[in-house]
Amino acid sequence: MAPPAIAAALAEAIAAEANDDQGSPIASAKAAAPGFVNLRFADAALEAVIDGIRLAPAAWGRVADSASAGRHVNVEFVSANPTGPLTVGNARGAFVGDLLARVLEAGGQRVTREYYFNDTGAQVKNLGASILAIREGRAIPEDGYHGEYVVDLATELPDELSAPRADGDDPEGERFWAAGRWASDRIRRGIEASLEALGVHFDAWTTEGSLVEGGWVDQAVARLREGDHLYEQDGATWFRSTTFGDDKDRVVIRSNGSLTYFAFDIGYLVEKFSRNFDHLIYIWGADHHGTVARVRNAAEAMGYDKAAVEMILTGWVHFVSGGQELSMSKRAGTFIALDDLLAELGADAARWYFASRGANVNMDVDIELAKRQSSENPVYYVQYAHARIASILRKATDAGMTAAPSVAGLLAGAPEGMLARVVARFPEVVEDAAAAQETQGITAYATELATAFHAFYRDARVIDADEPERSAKRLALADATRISLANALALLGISAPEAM
RNA sequence: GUCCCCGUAGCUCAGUGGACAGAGCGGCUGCCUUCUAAGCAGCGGGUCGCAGGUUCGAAUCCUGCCGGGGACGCCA
Repeated sequence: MAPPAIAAALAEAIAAEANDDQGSPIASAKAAAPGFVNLRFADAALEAVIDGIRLAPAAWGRVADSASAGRHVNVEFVSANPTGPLTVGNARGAFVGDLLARVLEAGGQRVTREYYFNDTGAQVKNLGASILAIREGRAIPEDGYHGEYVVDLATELPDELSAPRADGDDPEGERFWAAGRWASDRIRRGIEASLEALGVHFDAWTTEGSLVEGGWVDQAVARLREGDHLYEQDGATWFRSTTFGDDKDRVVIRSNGSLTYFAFDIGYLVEKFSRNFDHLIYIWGADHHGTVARVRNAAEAMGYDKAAVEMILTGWVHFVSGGQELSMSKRAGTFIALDDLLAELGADAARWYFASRGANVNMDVDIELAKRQSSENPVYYVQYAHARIASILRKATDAGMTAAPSVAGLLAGAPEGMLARVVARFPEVVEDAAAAQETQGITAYATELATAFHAFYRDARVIDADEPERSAKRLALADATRISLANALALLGISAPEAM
């Protein structure tokens, strides 16, 4: 049967059933070329949805019965090394991770937001060496840290950490390590403060040091050895990643006995699973794609469900200023601090910017243009619609009017019916977003809802003393719209102002 | 050389099997004596990188090519 014929048959059957059932939510079903069936909801069904929003505002837009509902997910993101403040380059990871966590929660999942601090890496020692060099008036090593913040750290370094050892000896750069640990601890507190300012809260902070001290790396290595997934070659210990489809095998323990970054990855894997997560998500930069396979392979080799280990790679953000490419090197000190940009842009505008774009696409951001255009950000369009409704509701209250408990009979009119149909779609939008683990649908919907309200505002007067009954119902519809806008913005971590 | 991501309006990006491909910004034209003009209405703007293929139907799936970015270490 050709699509138009199938559509016609379906439409006929649905229409017949709707006619038989008095309480059917479907008012009509019509076939349309080249094979669509257009359903029209009954006004009564739509009215019930709108009334329900105001009865349980907090629940509106939360989906509890999706396929993944109830899952406990660990989302690890940012995890920038504590060797300098967060840069604008870290902004994407921070927002993408936080937005993902929010959308998963809206879909009924439990989320732990986690940050991994590499506090024992060579870069910490390197940072310490740079600080001591400045303190002692020596030149900073070429591959050391050159940013202004390093000078500040050198100034603030406690005397006992800068003093040479009495015996003049410094086994394995112990002084560098001590200064580096002090500095990274201080930087870490700054990073935590920056993230709080973005509205990004973490539930767990894990350090590289704790993975060794807790025996997690040893445990991971033991598990791989038991499964015969390790072998010795050239004095190093290798993981047979190729068994699971990788390009090459990977070193776990170097010939000098030290652990590779990969060793910490697999130790962390065991540690995370020991906390009974159903699913692990890593937000990594696109440059880490090469490490995806080995970590997932190791999970499989250790007996975990490979599908439970998921990496989301964020695309590159290419920053330019006045046509000039900006490099973001912490070591060279040529970065733009995240705090500085946010102070000018505002967290709401920045959040919207990243929420409305896919995580994996590359983007060009002109810093000067972004600053100049921040007031043109679409986020204000949506916030304005919310503030406008809030203003109307205040004005109604002042005039002694209250919203009706039900919008019954109101939605047959064009301005009301068109707005209500957009409002009613919100849960479906959230469900799609949670399933796709993306937020672009939310921003697109919020914009559409704001547009629908502005059209309603133009065509229908809400506060009208001459028609108190219809006015009360329009207030109810406006309030339901306000709740939808507020919940959509909250889902994105964006404020919903009462006035603008 | 191998692998991954991207290529859609002047710009920044949505849309990943269905109806004439959308939004914001920018450009042009109108609209404030009535609930917020951070708004509304309208105009202009497209070989969906290119070429094949699959399908009743492709921006969307497959193959090849072109262009941009990234990864291929006993670095992190």
